[in-house]
Order: sequence, then structure tokens, then C-alpha cells
Amino acid sequence: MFRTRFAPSPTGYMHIGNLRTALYAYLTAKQADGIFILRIEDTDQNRNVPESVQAIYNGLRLAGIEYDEGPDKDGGYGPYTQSQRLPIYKEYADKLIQSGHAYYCFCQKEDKPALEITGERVQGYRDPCRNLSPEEVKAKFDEGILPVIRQRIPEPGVSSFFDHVYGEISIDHAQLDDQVLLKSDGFPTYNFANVVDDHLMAITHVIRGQEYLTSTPKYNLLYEAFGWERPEYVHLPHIIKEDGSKLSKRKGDPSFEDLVRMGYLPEAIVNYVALLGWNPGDEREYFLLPELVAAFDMNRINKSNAAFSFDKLRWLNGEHIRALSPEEFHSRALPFYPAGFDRFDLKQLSALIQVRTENLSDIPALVGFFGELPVYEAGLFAHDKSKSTLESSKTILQAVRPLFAAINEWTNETLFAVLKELAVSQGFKVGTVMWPIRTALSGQETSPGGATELAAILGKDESLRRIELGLEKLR
RNA sequence: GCUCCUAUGGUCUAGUGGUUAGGACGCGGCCCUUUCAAGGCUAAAACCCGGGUUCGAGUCCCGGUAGGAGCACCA
Repeated sequence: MFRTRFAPSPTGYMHIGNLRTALYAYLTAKQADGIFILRIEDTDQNRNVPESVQAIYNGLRLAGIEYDEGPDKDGGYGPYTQSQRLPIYKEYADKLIQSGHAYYCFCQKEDKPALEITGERVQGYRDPCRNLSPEEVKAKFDEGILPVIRQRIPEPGVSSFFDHVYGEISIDHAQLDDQVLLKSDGFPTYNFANVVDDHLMAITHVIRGQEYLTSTPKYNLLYEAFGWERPEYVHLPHIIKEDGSKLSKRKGDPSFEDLVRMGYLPEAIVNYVALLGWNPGDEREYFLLPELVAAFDMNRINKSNAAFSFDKLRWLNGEHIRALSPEEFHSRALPFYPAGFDRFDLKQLSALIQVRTENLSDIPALVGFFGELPVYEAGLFAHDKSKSTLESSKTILQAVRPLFAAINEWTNETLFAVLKELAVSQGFKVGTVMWPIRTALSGQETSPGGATELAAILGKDESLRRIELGLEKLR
């Protein structure tokens, strides 16, 4: 049975990289009928943002990624929030002390010069406390100093492991730090908690960002120290920007929730993000979540970073929008219509714009002219492709006025039939008749829908009024 | 600085020794058409560099170069 987990720290929002990590973990579990778990990694007391656990729930729900076990969904492996597991970490850290795989360190943070800043940093940090005698340890305790617990990296040695994305990785123990496992405040570090929890929660596949690749040997050493079986590893390349820099909320790059607010469909974002670093092995690109579950294969994940392209997301969003049923599109479009638009038949309008909408937030600009006729120049009535001139436009508009006034059944079909007949009887191309009408109705060079479609939505009175206005410009 | 990783058109990618190097986005053109979209067709555009191995290398090896990541009482 596959068991995977998504283990975010509660920072307040779901960024794109996290979304993909969650997605891949979910897909890996689900394609094998396994269990997907949500675990909250809130072991940094300085970095907890209130409400942010809620943001994680919301993000996952929005994405359609449902977890089988989590803080609010017990599956017998809880608690699923690390801050509630402190005694567990303590217990296991003590075991490591007893077995000699870890040691107390009484150094204070201030004692450690900031070597990493100088660029002169030495690898494989070995703390002096590594060699404290039991008496010295006792003496420090008696002094009342709160120790941290550090991992004792066995030396010399080399550790290797297999990663489903990166293959065989080997790292010399001389590169590995005697890192802190348990902080002096009693909280574990990620380095410790992830190992204990992944084992206790019976995680079979650890799926996480590539930044953990080089510290994985340290975790493996821990598994060994406990006599536990290692999980399978799937490290993910990063998602970056097209200029090669990394996505950052601080620089204004949108989170998952932001993208949804910007009018991208959650399912389109999920689809797009799935394709950033993975492909199904054939040429399909359009996927709904269940299809991703079926198609996903962790062994087809790429090794190199992928740049997030808004162009392509936008296209894919359009694909998803077009794939929606007219009813579904309408209900999603509804919140994006400008105020006062309920005077129109919005259902009809939605039908018109669905294929022309690549992003829901395009809607206001797309339909704005229905609400208010834009200011435009008479020159708009001249159009080569439709063989329209100012003269022909004037003639047609004049002819159309009484024709429209006489129509009782104000529908696209009737309107089209009437205009078509006008074109035939007057020897005009259909386009030549339609152009001035569409122009007068929209006041724009382009519009979502042709002359009769616009007229049907605008209604008889307003259509007539706009034709009149157009005629004035042509006088 | 040390270590690990990566490298196919502008971008996402297929490719696992022999291909006219395939697809997608974007971009140009054409068709369709009631303007614009959508749809269809089509063009331009890529194997980082240098050595090897091999009859043959985008594919394997080595070395460069470039980029990314890690080296916290952060995750």
C-alpha cells in the first residue's frame, strides 16, 4: 500500500511549487490506490502564521486534492500536526542519545560564528560537544544549560540512495553536518521530525523539493540508527520564472489562490502545474485530475527546473474554459460580469463569450461595450475585408433601420434571415451588410459575436438607438 | 569556498546509439467566417562547448562552461 504525504509548513498561502508537490504526492498515492496524507510541519515557533493552516485546507480543496488522513481526518497515525507530537520526538531523540547516534550540545547560538556568511564555511560541522564525557554532560545539565540534540554523523563513510527522479546519489559523510535534531525549546527540527513522522506514519514514498536531495543521506543515517526501513524517494526539480529566477511571493509572483482570483480555473492551474516537470509519455496536454491520476508516473518526472509560462497557462485555461458545459461556464462567468449587466440575457451572453474567453478576468473588457457604447470614429465603418466603405455603411444602416423596426421576433435567427435577404436583394456581400451594423452596435473594431448576435442581446430599442448614432457619425 | 544536481527551438517537452530530431505554447501566413475568437492547414525556430568510445552519438564516458540546490536551534 502506497502512503504519501504533503507536509507544508503553515506560511499562509499555497505557492505554486507547493501545489505541484502536493499534486505529485497525491497522484503517486492515488495511481496506486494508496493513501494521501496531510501533515502540518509547524515546528518553527517563530514562523507560524495564524490562519494559515486554514489556507492549506482551502488550497487543497480548491485544487480538488483530497487527503485521506490529516489533522482534521484521523487515520490512526495522528496527530498530524507536528507541534502536537513533541513527546514523540523527545522519546526518539532520547533513544538516539542512548545508542550514541546523537549527543547533547550545550553551545549557545551566539557561540557559533556566522561562518556561512563568509563563504568560507567548512563542511561537515563537528561540534566540540560531540566528545563530551558523561560527567561533563551532567555538569552542564547541572549548570542549567538547555542543550540541543545533535546527530552524530559516522565518520568516515559514504552514503548512497536511489531517487526515482535523480537516480543514484552518493555523498561523503565529510559533507554532512552534525545537525540539530531537537532544539533547545523542545521542538524538533525538520531534519528530525520528517524522519520520525514519515516512519511512524508509514510513508512509503517521500515526495518533496529537490532542496532536500543533499540532506537525504543524513535522514537515511537516522533511519539506520533506528533500524527502520527507508522510504522511496522522489525529489522534485524547482519551478522557476522564465527569466530563470525563482518564483517569490515577495516579488509579486502569484500563489495558487492568487491565480484563481486572477481568473484562472483551478483545474487548469492544476493541469498546467502537473505538466511542469512531468509528461504522460504521449502528446496529451489536457487533463482533469482523475485523468492525471490514471496517467501519472513518478518515473517520468524530469530532472531539470521548469519555467512557469503565463502564456501557456493562459492557453490551457482557455482549453479548460472551452471544455466546460455552457451551463458550467455561465455559472463561473457570472461573478465576473460588470455591475448592471443583469438587464441582459446573461446566459445568451455567456454562450457568446465562452469560446472567446481565455481567462475569466477578461470578461469585463470583453463585454464592456454592451453596457456602454464606446466613443468611436466614423472611420471604423470602412473595412476592406468586408468591402465596407463609409458610403456603403450609410446606405446599409439606412436600409436596416426600418427593417429592424418592423421585426417583432427579436432573435438572432430572425435578424440574420432579414439581413441576409437584404444582402441578396441589394447585391451586397453578407459581410458588407453585417460590418456597419456590428460596428454601430459595438463601437469596436472587433467584438465577441457578429452583428445579429450583438443585436439579439442588446435588444431592439438599444440596437436601433445605436444604429441611429452610427448614422449620425456618417452624415 | 565545498558538495550534489541539471543542460533539446524564446518557453514546456518527446527522444534511452542509426529519426527528414516529434508535439505543445508563443510568433508569421493561409483557409473557414457575420468582426474577433474558436477550428483546420502551414512557415520560421533547438540537441551548451571540447574531447573521447563506436561503423555510427542529442542519446554512452571524460573535461569545460552555464544554471540550480544544499552547507541554520528554517523548513
